[in-house]
Amino acid sequence: MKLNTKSRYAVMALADMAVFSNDNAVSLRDISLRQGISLLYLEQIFLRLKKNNIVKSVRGINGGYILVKSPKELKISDILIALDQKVKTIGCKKDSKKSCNGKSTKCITHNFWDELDIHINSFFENKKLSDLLKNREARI
Amino acid sequence: MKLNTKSRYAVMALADMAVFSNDNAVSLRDISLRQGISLLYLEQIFLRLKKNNIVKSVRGINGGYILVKSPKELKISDILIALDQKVKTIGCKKDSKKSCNGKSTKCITHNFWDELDIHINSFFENKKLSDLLKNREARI
DNA sequence: AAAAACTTGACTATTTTAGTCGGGTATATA
DNA sequence: TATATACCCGACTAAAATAGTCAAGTTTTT
Repeated sequence: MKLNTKSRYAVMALADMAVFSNDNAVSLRDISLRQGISLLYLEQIFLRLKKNNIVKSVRGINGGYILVKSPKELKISDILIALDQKVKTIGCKKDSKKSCNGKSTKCITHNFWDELDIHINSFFENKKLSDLLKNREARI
Repeated sequence: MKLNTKSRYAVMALADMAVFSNDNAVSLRDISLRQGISLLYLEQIFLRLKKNNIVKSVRGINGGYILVKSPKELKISDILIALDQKVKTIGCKKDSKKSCNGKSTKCITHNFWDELDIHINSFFENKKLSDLLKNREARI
């Protein structure tokens, strides 16, 4: 049970932006160098972040990306949704007819997975990007 | 971000046992039929559950498996650990020298993933198998 | 003896992941 | 206005993980 690297790198890259942008656009090249993430991979990630309105881009020399919301307002769940489609952890298929493991009725563990889902999602809902920056031992 | 089917089926199968064993061994064949899980796959799953002392087996006719602990005492985390090695969600590699994404220092998001890990694990730690059975709309 | 049920390791098709590649387009600045 | 920098974007791919199956047992009850 783990998050994929796209989501992980996205959070890392946006945290980097929050720290290093001084109201300037931050280039992927700089993020790549600081965080040790492939530039080509970052491009793919930021494409989706842009489409989902998490960042906006500035083209040309001295271009880069800018956070649309302030770190205080940007929920981690927004980031994950942008990359992952959804944060849904598991749970039974929502087919038209069959719901759980091919049965027409809810399976024995159905409610449990729903609870898990809520538990995890509320964590991401309640965390803001700015929360990641607090109390960090300054480095990078 | 999702749980694998082995873990999911394990929880489902053990919940089934908790419901249907009346102090008797429950055969994988019966679980397979009731829960719609492949018998061959269940065998593989129960092998691990047995090795990890979650269930014990009774051979021969009318044989099957028996829960080692009562559902009230069996933590969901025990089940997941038996199948998954660990419930660790993400987090940075714990190499000897490099810790986070190839850097020698903790990465900017390191503490966040640790928190997430604790959040999720505490959910599984605090849930018992018996909790899944409460309030369920009786069916299966 | 025979049937039910557990035991175990090996194997495999499919899907997902974690990227790379190639060929763009826009824009600031020298 | 040339050019370097940086975003844009779809297509591709190697490797790993997943979700199983298969074969060939052994044990125990009736």
